[in-house]
Order: sequence, then C-alpha cells, then structure tokens
Amino acid sequence: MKTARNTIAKTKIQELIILSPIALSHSEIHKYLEGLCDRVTIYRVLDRLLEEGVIHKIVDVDGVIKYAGCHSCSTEHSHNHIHFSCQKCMSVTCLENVEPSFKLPKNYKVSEMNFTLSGLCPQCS
Amino acid sequence: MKTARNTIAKTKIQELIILSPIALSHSEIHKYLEGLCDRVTIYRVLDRLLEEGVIHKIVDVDGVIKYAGCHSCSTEHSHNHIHFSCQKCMSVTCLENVEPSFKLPKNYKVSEMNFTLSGLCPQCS
DNA sequence: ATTACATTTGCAACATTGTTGCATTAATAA
DNA sequence: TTATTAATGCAACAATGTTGCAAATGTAAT
Repeated sequence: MKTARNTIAKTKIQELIILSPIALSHSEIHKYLEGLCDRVTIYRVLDRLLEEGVIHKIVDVDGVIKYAGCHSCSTEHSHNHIHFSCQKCMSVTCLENVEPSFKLPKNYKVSEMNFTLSGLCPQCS
Repeated sequence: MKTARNTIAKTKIQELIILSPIALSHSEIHKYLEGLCDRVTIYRVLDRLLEEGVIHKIVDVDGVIKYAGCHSCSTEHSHNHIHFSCQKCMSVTCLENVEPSFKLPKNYKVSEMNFTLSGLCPQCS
C-alpha cells in the first residue's frame, strides 16, 4: 500500500495555505516559498493536498485557480459557500457562512459548485 | 472617432457563439474555424465582442474561459444567472432563468458574479 | 542504526494558453 | 476610386501546466 510522506515542501505549502486569510494561486505560493522547492513540486503537492481534503480549489472570476484551507470542512467536506474576489487587492476570501439558494430545472445532477462574486472587499471599499 | 468594421473572422466567430447552445472556449472556436483566421485574431475578436456586449465570458469549474451569446441581455446586460458545466460532455450552458439568492456580509460591494455548477446535464444523466 | 523500498523531488523537455509589436491587408467613408 | 485606419497575420515571447526519469529522501522493518 502507498503511504503518504511528510516532506518539507508539503509541510510548508500546507502551512502557507492554511494560515493565509485569502486563497493563494500557484504563482503566489511559488513566490512565498522563495525557491524552497521546484515549481513542479508545488503542482504535485497541491494535487496531493486536494486529494487528502486538506485544501480546496477555487476558480476566481478571471479563471485563475487558487487554493484555500478547509476550515469549516472538518466534519463534512462541503464547499457550497460563496467566494469573494476583490478587484482591487486581488484577494480571494471564503464567505463560509453564506449559502446561496436557487431553483434548478429538472434532470440536472449537481456534484460541485463554484460561486464567486467580485467587487470590493471591506478593506478596499 | 474609431469605427468598428465587420470582417469575415468577426462575423463567423460571432455567429458560431450566438448559434451555439453551449458556451465555447477559445480552442474550441479555433477548431471550428479550421484555419479561417489566426489564433491571435480570435483572441482579439473575442475581446471586441465582449466590449460590444454581444457575448459574455464564463469561467467554468476548471478555470477554462468560455464565451456565450447574450440572449436575454438585449434590454439589460445582466449575467447574474447560473451556468451549468457538464462533467461528461464538457458543455457549459446558461440557465438564464435561475437567479440565485444569498445574504452577504456588510461592506462587500459586488460588481460581478460567476455562479457555476457542475455535474451531469439532462442529456448525460 | 542500518537497510530496504516506495514516495517524493528536481530537472529537462514539452504542451497549452495568452500577449505584444509591427508590417501588411482590407473595410469603410469620402 | 482613393484615403484612412481598423483588423489581420506572423513571429516572438511570457505564463501556466504536464510528463518521464533518474536521484534523493521519508518511513517502516530489521
């Protein structure tokens, strides 16, 4: 069987994402790590963290993929909340407590959601 | 003053997007056009069509940028509806009549929305 | 501690996607 | 038909993401 290993790269990346108040992109993580590991390693670590359910993936309004820690997902892994993408400071925040509601036509089977609003965050407005 | 021109490329691309029941990505448009024009031209035409408000941009769950015709936007240019991204046939559809509702914390100023669900569309489920 | 081994990494090479500058082409108004 | 300038094509580049493989390293067993 395969056993996951805790490497410096993985630990650092996980820490970075979990501690960050906003969602981070691959390139942002790359900058913060300052050459601690290869660009490719970051991609692979992110994939593993996603599989493990430690972090989740958010697509911002421009199609940039960002990663955020799963805070409220400890009991159940649900990401049906809204993300807010600030157009000024480019930060992406999870609005964990906001659950949107809507009526869907028949025969659509939903397995994932991605709700992103953009505009100005409290700090920038 | 600058005057917009109707070129073959622009006409074809606009037609393609407007007539398509699903949202199309740059690469899909490129394939359909079969070398009618350059890759770069498609990017520029898409930018112009967006500016003119003829089409709108959708980011799917994987961060892929797709373009769809503005059908119900003739009177008011509003895109606050849900998009559905099928995981099997990869199609992106506008659910024009579904308007989501939610309660937002104070001090957030929203200017854009991107609501994308993914799962199986009626054809694939 | 040492060994064995599979996981993880780094590097190189590549694929895809998107952008920019510039000379040429072509749509439109006069 | 001609003048103007928007639009195109091409080349070159940048950013982002993927894959294969040899080397390094974490972990469990000895």
